[in-house]
Amino acid sequence: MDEHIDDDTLTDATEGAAPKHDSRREIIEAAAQCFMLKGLDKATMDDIADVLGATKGRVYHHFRSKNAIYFAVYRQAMQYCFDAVTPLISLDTSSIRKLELMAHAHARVMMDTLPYQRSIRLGVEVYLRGSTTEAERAVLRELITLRNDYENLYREVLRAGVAQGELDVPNIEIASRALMGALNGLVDWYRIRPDQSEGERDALARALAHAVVHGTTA
Amino acid sequence: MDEHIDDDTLTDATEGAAPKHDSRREIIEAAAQCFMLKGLDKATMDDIADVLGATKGRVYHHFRSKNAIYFAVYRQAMQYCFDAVTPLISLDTSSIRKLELMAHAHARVMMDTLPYQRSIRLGVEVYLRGSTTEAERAVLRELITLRNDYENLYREVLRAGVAQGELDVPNIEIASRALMGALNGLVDWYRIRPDQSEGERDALARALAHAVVHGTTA
DNA sequence: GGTCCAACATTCCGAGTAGTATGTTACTCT
DNA sequence: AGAGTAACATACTACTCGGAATGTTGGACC
Repeated sequence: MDEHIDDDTLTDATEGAAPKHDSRREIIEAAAQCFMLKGLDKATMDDIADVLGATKGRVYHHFRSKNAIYFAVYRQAMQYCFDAVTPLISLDTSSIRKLELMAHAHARVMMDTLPYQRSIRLGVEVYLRGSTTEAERAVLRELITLRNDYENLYREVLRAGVAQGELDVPNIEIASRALMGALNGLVDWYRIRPDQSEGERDALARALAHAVVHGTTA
Repeated sequence: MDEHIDDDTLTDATEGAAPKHDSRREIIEAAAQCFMLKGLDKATMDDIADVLGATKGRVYHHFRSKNAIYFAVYRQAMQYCFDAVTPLISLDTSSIRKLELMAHAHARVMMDTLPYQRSIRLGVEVYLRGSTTEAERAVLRELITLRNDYENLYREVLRAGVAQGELDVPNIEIASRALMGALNGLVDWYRIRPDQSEGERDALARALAHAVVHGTTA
């Protein structure tokens, strides 16, 4: 009764040299699509398998539960965010500029990895209530921590900006919440249009970044 | 096969003189609680009935489906928003001040009617996919229109502010999206604490309003 | 005081679905 | 070439939950 948490989702096995099989990655991608289109509950395991042209057997071979897949999607979504923003924090520019770049990058990630970001939207704390195992809740706590670490990147920049007199933020906590809310809200109204060019998406990200950083006052 | 859409949710019957029975209202309130706590799908009709200390029989006597309840919750949530913000648009002050007041009022509504606002968060377009009837989709479209009308209140103020030179908003559409996102995001991180006073909540709303209107720049 | 009906409660059912148990195949390793 | 195993497919089960059908009751109204 040791429970033995070997969570594949966490370790991700030996991702050292060979790319091996990206079957897991494909499943995660398909799941993100389904979650976005039908919601976490309405999306069935068969739906995910159908997208892959496979059956549940394949899915359950790589993930032991639907929740595990959701966790993997969540983790991947956060990874995308970190990959895009982390490199910017060490940049040697003003805090304002850095904040703009981070907001812009985040907005781009929201658009570029829309299925993932939409899947993890809400759901986190609402999804899974009591009826889950302790092991699952532990993973959830870790994911929330992950998200918190990410948001802290913005808080740090805000703090630095205030210290340097570049930014005027009466309440860093509130400001960061507002910032993330405005940026993450993108997934609620942004729709992928095949006819939109790379430049248009970038312009959109730039406009949103400007809005969240500079507000509306003249 | 006339389908005959007499949707009680829309007409709300004869709400003229007598307050009549507020059984419907109680059900909506209970449903909002359940939706907030367990999510739209995981919350069962029995859950809603349990909150009321009743059975499904009562619920199905007033609403013909779970979707109908969700629609009612959605409508009520929007009504709360309109009631709080509409009176402000006719105020005779600067656009900046008006925008601050509207943002503040909206933030207050998010906190004061949290179960409703959390319930309608997301879900709108994700919830119900194809598997619904045409009548239901018609209601959904109307609700989305309702939300659009509400957001237009903010767009109008932004437009007026720009025209008067008070505000600097390069892209009204984007700015309004950012604004609503930041304000609505409140329901994702705000938690009701019994020990917090009225003044604290108001201060929080004020801080958030300031953040979304003025941004972070000095 | 009987009728009628709103406002519930009780009971039941069938569809849909997460998860399991068990085949099947193809590939590797020796 | 045979054994072992990863990577699936197939078939099945147990269970939940929305919704319908039906039963019950208390009060209004004549």
